[in-house]
Formats: sequence, C-alpha cells, structure tokens
Amino acid sequence: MNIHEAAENYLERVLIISGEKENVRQADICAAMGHSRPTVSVALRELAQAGYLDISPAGNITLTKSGRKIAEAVYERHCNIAKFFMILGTGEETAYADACKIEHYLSEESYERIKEFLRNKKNGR
Amino acid sequence: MNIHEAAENYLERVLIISGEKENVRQADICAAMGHSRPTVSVALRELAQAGYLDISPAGNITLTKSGRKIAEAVYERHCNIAKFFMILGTGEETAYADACKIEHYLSEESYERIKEFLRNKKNGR
DNA sequence: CCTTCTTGTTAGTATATCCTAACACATATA
DNA sequence: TATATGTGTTAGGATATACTAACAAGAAGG
Repeated sequence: MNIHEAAENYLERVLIISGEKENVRQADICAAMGHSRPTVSVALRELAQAGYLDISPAGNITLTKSGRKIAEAVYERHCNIAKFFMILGTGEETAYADACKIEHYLSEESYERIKEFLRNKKNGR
Repeated sequence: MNIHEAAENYLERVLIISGEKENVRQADICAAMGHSRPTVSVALRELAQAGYLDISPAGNITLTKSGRKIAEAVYERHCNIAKFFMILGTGEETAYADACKIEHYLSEESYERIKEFLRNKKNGR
C-alpha cells in the first residue's frame, strides 16, 4: 500500500489525538476530520492491514513504529509550513488549513528552503 | 460544471500554447501535459460543453471569454507562486512544478501575502 | 428488562482523474 | 493508389477518496 494524502492525514490525526487523550477511537477521528464513520472505518482498517497502526479488540487505535514515523514527519512538515505562512501574515487557522493541503505536494527542495527561511527568521536575519 | 484542478490546468495550458503557436490542437496539449489522447479529448469536450473553450470543426481550440478569464487568473497565480519559491531559493523547474500543484489549494489570504512578499522584494525591502 | 445512544461495519454509490484497446478518418508519402 | 502516420473518439476500466443506508453490538439509564 502506498501512502497517499488521505492516509498521511489519518496517521497525523491519530498522532495528534493521542497527545490529547488517553485512547484514540474512530469516533474521535471522525469528529476531528469531519468524515463519516464508514469512511474512517475503511481507511483505518487498510492502514492497520498495511502495518501503520493497530486497532485493539476494544477499538483503541495506536500507531506502530512505521506509522508513527510517518505521522511525525507529516506533522512536523505541517507545522513548519503553517508557521511559515503565519510569518508571511496569514492567520493561524488559514495557515494550518493551507499547510494541510500543501504539505502533500511541496517538493523536498522547496520545503528545505522554507525551513531555512524559518531558521533565518529565528536568528533575526 | 465546477472548475476543478484538472480543468484549470487544461485551460491554463491552452492559454500558454496559444501564445506559442498559431493553432492549439489536442495533440499539443497531450504532449505538453503528458496525458493520453482520450483523457484530453474527453476533458476538452466537457470544457467546451461548459462554455470555457471552442473546438472548431478543424480541431483548433480557442478559449472563450470566460475560459480565458480563468486561464489568465490561474496562469498569473502559477507564475507568482513559482517566482516566490525561486526567491526562496528553489530551482526554476521545481518551483514551477510545485506552484502547479499548490496554486489549486492555497487560500486567497496566503496568496495575497505571497504577492505582498513579491512586491516588497521588488522594492528592495 | 427494554429502550436509546454510541460506535463500528457492510454494501452500494458517487466523483474526479487518469489509463488502454480499438477504431475512424485525414493527410502524407512511397 | 496503397500504406503509414497523426489525430481524435468511443468503450471500458482503474484508483483514490468520500458518501448514505442499513445493520450489529455494547453501554447507559429509566
């Protein structure tokens, strides 16, 4: 299974929710992402089959090592791009929404330039 | 018909090719975009039915007023975003490729900030 | 205990986007 | 003229992503 945009977003969301509450359930993901239960159910089953997360018999969702690795990379990228837009002057909510889409399409090269921009900004250059 | 990402790209491409050669043919679009002839054939037929372009009996493709308006807006956006990435240090080819995807997802708000950034850069600020 | 709410699944569908195979037709060329 | 080449269409599929309807099963509360 290739990791596509939707899959990356689901993994990222599991990571975020797991930092906010004890157990991550499908219903939490539905609420957070605004998708229907069947959509989330099927997507998570495929991610579990592909080895990116585990769903306990009780329904608690945890990232596997490989799933966590992807989720953390996506999340970091998401935050950095959002930060970048906020520095340009975009409001926080829009910056995060834009970053959520864009992170999946931006080349490594441009992302590196954005990180460099953030580093320079931090050092007051 | 709603204008989606692919449709915007086709209209933009017609505009670009029309600036490069006398007559725009489907084959030119296939070559430029790397899509199969059936894909382009069907997409252009739909754009024609929706009133965004005309296909002459001889097969020459021209944008209508509404099609041109969209194409020009998309093209300008594409160029501005690419310019922006080039200023950050991304190479031209990658900058254009990134811009081609991103232009469809970026909010008006962030795009305005990017244009502002370009204006400031031009004025040496 | 029965009803209701929450949660999750299965089955079927929709849309956007692309593809290949096969064919039609015009033009160009040997 | 016969064949090859280029261009476009139709028909049928594939994939990614989402939806609704209908059902199942556990928990909560009267």
